[in-house]
Formats: sequence, structure tokens, C-alpha cells
Amino acid sequence: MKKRRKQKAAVKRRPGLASRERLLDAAEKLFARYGFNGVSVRQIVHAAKVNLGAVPYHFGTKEELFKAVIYRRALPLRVEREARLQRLAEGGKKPSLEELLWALLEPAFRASRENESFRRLLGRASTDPTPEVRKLMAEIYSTEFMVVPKELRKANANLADDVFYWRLNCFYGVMLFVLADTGKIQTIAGKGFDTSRPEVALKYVIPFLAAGFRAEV
Amino acid sequence: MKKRRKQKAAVKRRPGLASRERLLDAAEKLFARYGFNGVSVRQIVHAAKVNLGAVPYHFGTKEELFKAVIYRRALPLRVEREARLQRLAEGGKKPSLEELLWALLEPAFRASRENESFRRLLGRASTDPTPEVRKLMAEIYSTEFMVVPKELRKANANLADDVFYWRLNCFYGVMLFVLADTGKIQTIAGKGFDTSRPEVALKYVIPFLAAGFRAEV
DNA sequence: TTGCTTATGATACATTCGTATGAATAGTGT
DNA sequence: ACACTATTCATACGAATGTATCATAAGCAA
Repeated sequence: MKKRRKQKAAVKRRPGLASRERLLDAAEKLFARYGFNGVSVRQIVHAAKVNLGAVPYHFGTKEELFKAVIYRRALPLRVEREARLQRLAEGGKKPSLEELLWALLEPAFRASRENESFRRLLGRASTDPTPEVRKLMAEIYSTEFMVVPKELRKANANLADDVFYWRLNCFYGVMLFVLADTGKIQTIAGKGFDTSRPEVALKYVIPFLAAGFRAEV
Repeated sequence: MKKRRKQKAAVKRRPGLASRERLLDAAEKLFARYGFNGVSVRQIVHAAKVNLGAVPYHFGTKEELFKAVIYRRALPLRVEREARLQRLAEGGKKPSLEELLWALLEPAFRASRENESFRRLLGRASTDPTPEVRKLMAEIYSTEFMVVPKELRKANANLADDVFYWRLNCFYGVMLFVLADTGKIQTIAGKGFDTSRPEVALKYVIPFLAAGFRAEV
């Protein structure tokens, strides 16, 4: 592997920053819609109105561009999530399962207010079968999102291991599918059914999940 | 679009049938693992030990090959599912939610006994963002799998529309994620945690779903 | 201005992609 | 044996892919 260009201070300069940012925005939107393998670098630079050479220059490879798209928002997401958990812990008494779920889910869902694409991208990339994407997402979950299973385990300390992990599996299924927002329910319920608004989604999803975790064994 | 070859009786002959079948098997395995866009036709023919020209000959296009892979098992799946629903209806009294969920889910999960790939393919293709795949899956669900939401609606007649459809959304999230079997839980719970055996999966998943549907509003 | 670093642009490269073609082979009914 | 059809094979085609190259432009420090 040949060394990329020296780019120690690639972020310090201001002028051309617009180009890099537009690239990230366009890539986020397209990756969210069509997946990593479903979009070409040329489609991205065209949508971003940026030259083709900007991708090797700013990111090196398509895969690095994808990583940059994810990390740009994954880090703030973790910070936000942990702030909420912190606030919950400060309350003194043990939070309810519903409160915990809210703290864990709301930041990711709320990402849809400022930027609808990232919410979908997060949901879809988490189940993307492409090896490079899988590797990256495993890395993200083990570094940024590890707090999710850990906190849920604490809140469900009464459950046996096998039961808990299966319910955690179900939890991820619901979370990722609702984040991904594939539109499946619209094709059943009709186009008037809106699944994109985060506070509405949480209102319905959290009771479902809480009841699932509390089910009799 | 140019007309494909005449292939009215493409299935009648026996000899070369092995080639077509091997192609379907290899494609099923690879599509399940890497997604539609993550596999090339050349990888498929290589895995199937078949000549490249066999794909245009037997299927025309890659997309048609994918459709053939899905339909080969989707049709028997529907038949099996409806047989179970029939048996349930013959019982006379109204079946429990758990019994209904069992009838709806078991055939798809059981597909993993004979053929583990199709179960994963079904789960993953249902959330694949590729437009061609989405179109096909929408078609499949509206023709083969429409009975699922219909039966669930009957069993949850007490729920308001919005509540029901959100819970159906959660249901699909769980079902598809567990079918897809992406291995996420193994990375958390350790490699010893087995999610591939259908009867085990159902034992844990059905109580979770039933409790979710029954949750207080 | 001059000098230097960073960014953009047009273009080229080697691969790989899906699909098409037509000759060679194998199987079947007569 | 024959003719005929179904299948397999090697190969070719143009388009699209990710990445690299290098000349030019732009911003800033001196």
C-alpha cells in the first residue's frame, strides 16, 4: 500500500473546506439511499458538484469517505447519549426502563430533525452485508455505542443471560429497522402513515420494547 | 429491450438442469452473504462451476437470476404458511396471539434447517436499499406475504390503527433482523451464543413480540 | 510582490462489470 | 443413423468502476 499524500493539517484551512463538507453531505444522502455498493464515487462528486479528484485528495478511498461520513455524526451522538445517561443517573433513584430506553434512543432518532439521511444511514449501514461496512460498523458499535447493551443489561439484571441477549437482539431489530425507515409499513398502511418524526416514533416504539423486555419467561 | 431467447420449455429438459440449479444455489448463498450489489455474476458462475454464458442463457439478466432465487422458495413458503393458518382456523376457537405468531414465523425460520442461506437472504433482501431489489421485495410481500399483516390485524382488532401499524413495524424489525442473522449479538454476547437454530429463536422471540403487541397504550 | 502550501481541475489507467455472440457439444425422438 | 433442439463454452464488447497523475489556481505569510 502506497502512502497517501501528507495531510497532517488537512482540516486547518478554511477555503476549500466547503468542498470536503459538500462531499460528506452528498455521500451521506446517497449512501443512506442506495447503500455503499449502490453508489459510485462519480455519482457522489456529481451530486456534490465537486471534482472527481477531490475524493482521492480529501479521503483517499471510497471506503475512507464512508468512514468519515459515519464518524462525523457518530461521535457527537455518543456524547449526547452519555450526557442523557449522566442526567438520568443524577436523579438519584433508579430510572425506569422507559426512561432508559428514551435516553438511549432519542439522540439517534433526533438526528432526523437536522438531518434525516444520517438516521437512515445508521439503520441501514448496521445491517449492510458488505464486508468493509460490516467491519466499520462493528468498530463503531464496540467503541461508540457499547454503552447501549451495557445499560440495558443493568436495567434487566433479573433476566438470565440467554433470555437477555435474545431480547437485546429483538431490541436491535426494532431500533435499526425504525431508524432505517425503509417505507415498508407505508406500503401496507398507506402513504399517509408517517414514520419519520422522531418523537412520534419513540412514543410508539418504547412501550413495545419495554413490554418485550418485561415479558414472562 | 430486445427479446430474450425463446425459452418456453426451458424447464422440461433434464440434462442441463443441474447447471441451472447449481447457479441458483450459488447465487442464493452469495446474495445472502454480500447483497445484490456486493456480488458479481462472475463470482456466482465461479462458485457454481458453470460457464459465464449460462446466466444470460438461463435467466437473461442478473436481476432475473435474483428474482428466480427468491421465488424458488417464496412460493412454497407461502403455501406452508397458509397450511398452518388453515390448521389453526380448523381448531374452532380463536387462536392465541402466540399460536398465530408461531404459524406466521415458523415456516420462514424453519427454512434454515434445509437451507440456512435463504433465511438470511430473506431477512437481508427485505431491507436492501437497491431499487431493483426493493421493487421485487415489495412485489413479493404484496403477493406472497400479505397474509402476515392481515392476520396480525385480526388478532389485534382492539388496537387503534396508528398503534397497530407502529407495532407491526416493530414486528417486522424483529422478524427481519433475526432472519438476517447478521451476527451482531455474537459480537456482544460472545461467539458461543447461537442464533441460527430456528426453534430456539422462536422460543425467545415470540414472547417478546406477543408482549409488545399486548403492551398498554 | 514573492514563495509556499493547499485545493481544484481535466484527464488517464487498469480492472471489472453485465451482457451478447456464435461455434461446439450433448441429448432426444425418429 | 439422422435431424433437431437444448445447453455449454470461449470469447468479445462497451460501459462503468475506483484510483492516480500532474498541471493549474487560490489562499496566506513574509
